[in-house]
Amino acid sequence: MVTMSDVARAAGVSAMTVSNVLNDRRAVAPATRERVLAMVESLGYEMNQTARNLRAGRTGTVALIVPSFYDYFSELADAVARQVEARGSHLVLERTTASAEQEMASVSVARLQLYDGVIMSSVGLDRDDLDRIRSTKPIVLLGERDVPERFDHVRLANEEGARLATAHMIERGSRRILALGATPGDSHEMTTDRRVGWELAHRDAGLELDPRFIVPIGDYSFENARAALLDIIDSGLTFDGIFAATDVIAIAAIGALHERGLSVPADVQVAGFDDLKVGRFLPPALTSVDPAHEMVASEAVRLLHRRMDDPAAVAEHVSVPVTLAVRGTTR
Amino acid sequence: MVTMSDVARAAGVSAMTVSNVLNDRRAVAPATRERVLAMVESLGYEMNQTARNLRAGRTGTVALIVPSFYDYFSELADAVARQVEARGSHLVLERTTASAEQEMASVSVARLQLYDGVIMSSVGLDRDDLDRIRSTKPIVLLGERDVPERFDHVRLANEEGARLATAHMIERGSRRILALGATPGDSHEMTTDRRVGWELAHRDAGLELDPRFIVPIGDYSFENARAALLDIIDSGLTFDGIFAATDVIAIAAIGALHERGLSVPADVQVAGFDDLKVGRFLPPALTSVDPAHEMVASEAVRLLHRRMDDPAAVAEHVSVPVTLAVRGTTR
DNA sequence: AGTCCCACTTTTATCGATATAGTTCGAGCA
DNA sequence: TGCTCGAACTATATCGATAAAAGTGGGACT
Repeated sequence: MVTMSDVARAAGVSAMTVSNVLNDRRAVAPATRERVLAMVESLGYEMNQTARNLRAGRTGTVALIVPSFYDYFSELADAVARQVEARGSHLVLERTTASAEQEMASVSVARLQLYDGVIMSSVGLDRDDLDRIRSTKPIVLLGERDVPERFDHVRLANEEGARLATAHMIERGSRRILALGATPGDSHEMTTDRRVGWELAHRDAGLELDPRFIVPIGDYSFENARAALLDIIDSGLTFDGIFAATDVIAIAAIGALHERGLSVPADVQVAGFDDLKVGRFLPPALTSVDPAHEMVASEAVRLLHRRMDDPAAVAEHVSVPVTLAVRGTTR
Repeated sequence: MVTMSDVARAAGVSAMTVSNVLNDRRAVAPATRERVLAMVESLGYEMNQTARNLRAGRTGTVALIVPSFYDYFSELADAVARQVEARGSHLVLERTTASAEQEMASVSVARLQLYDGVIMSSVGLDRDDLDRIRSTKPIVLLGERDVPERFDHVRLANEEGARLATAHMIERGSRRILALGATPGDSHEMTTDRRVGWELAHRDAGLELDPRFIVPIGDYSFENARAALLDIIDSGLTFDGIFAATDVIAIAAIGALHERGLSVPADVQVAGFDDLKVGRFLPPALTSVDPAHEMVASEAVRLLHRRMDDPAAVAEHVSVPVTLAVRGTTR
């Protein structure tokens, strides 16, 4: 491994001069500069970023930690990357491993030290996991969880989004609307918040709530969503609308409806949540709640920088408004 | 910022002892260990990973560098993450920024020094970009580009995949098959390799080739694919099959066909490439070439470790076989 | 000639953790 | 008593780059 000192020796100067050349600092005589650059080239020198980061006390890198690389998260990551780069840092994406929770809390939290700051999706972590995070690193949490007060936090207006989507289907004539992928109970998860919005829309319209219409789905996967809806259909429960907790669930649901000969939106209206790119190109295009990636990203990055500047700042909790994108799966 | 020396001082031991405690090394008296751990806790000490990495000469991290976080790449990243973790390292995902090519080659290559190894998708980089990479870091290139000999390289059997998909549609009765998203000419890109497979299938079947059936698409986006196909339809060119260079293009194409009242697969059969998860849940499910993520990932990681063990090893170029997943968009 | 200044360059110390080579001390044994 | 041995712990040097401070030598100015 060639070091800066090797280059310096070869060029007959000090390491500091090499450093100055490579960083365009101070005045270096043109002849010296060229000699150094020639040696850099011929020795194939590459600067050790780790050493530089140690000395500088920062890495210029922000990490976004997500439960998976798919769907909602890939679209969000794209927006976050743009925001982070706009502030002159780099973004790297990490996936929370499926490993044991203890490992997550120890190994993973140690790794946070590699970054200037961390934006972490709280989906998939329970409150204990979050409480266990004892880091002085600037951390911003994303997601719908009820998170410890001490963290900066950006969440979506999940209730409102779900209410908008459900109210829209009610207005367009649906009376028996499934909450597919929602969860009963009163924890503060994404899927319960969205269920509450579904309930609100019903109350506002003076409609009855039927608990059988709340259909939880284990892991939000296409597979499970499809299976769950097929079960519902085959059970004989009738419905004329589906509010899906995510677009993945909505897409799987549309597939399942087709398998059973039901048409969208004539027999059943469908609205999703996440406004995935792919949804806009399906026939018919998917009505969905736009989760305002750009604003989530910019708020997250703003909070992160605020905390990087002032580690003692009082934690801020932001809720980002959402809108409904009406398309072809609703009438 | 609390350092190891601070902890050592507080516990009345040397920094080395703290290090030994935290790493479970050598013998440390139980009483001492507890005293140290107590101080770690009460001072809120967190180890500086950068310093540790500098000293250790490695980071335990592998980077996967991709042009975007979407679709094919997110599914691939998932497979690569599993393989990397199976070997005891961590994976981080980076996106090649849309910044000027010069910046890409300088800034980005400097960042490679942060990792023990790098797996980089060559899509979006031209041969000059690749030639400019002068790094002694272990690098494995992914993708269909004709890459410089000196790099380890994993690619897909693009021709064969395209041939399989096209031959399948010919066998099922299509005679006028668009190559949507393919490119004419003879460069070695993903989209030209796939076009060659499309041609091969025609030759094998003794069918004519019509250059008007090759429809390039600028950026492989849903938007452009949809627009391109609508143009074709409206131009009056008739066809009864579409081989799409990617599933994104295939999905956009199906949408465009519906917009024009054409049905799939009755009027037009469609086959894609990438076997995206979402394609399996569309009605009808998308016939697509399975790009063997698991094998691409395991080969890439194998080559990477081989090079990490022996930096002087002769570069290896691997082509991973693909299979066709036949579903509902073909007859 | 003497002094000062300035462009250019080097020396030294440092970031924080850790490998290596000690040092200390007491138990065990002849 | 004297010696060995090993467990427990420490001092020092080092990873590679860089900030800060200190030099060097020549030209300009009086």
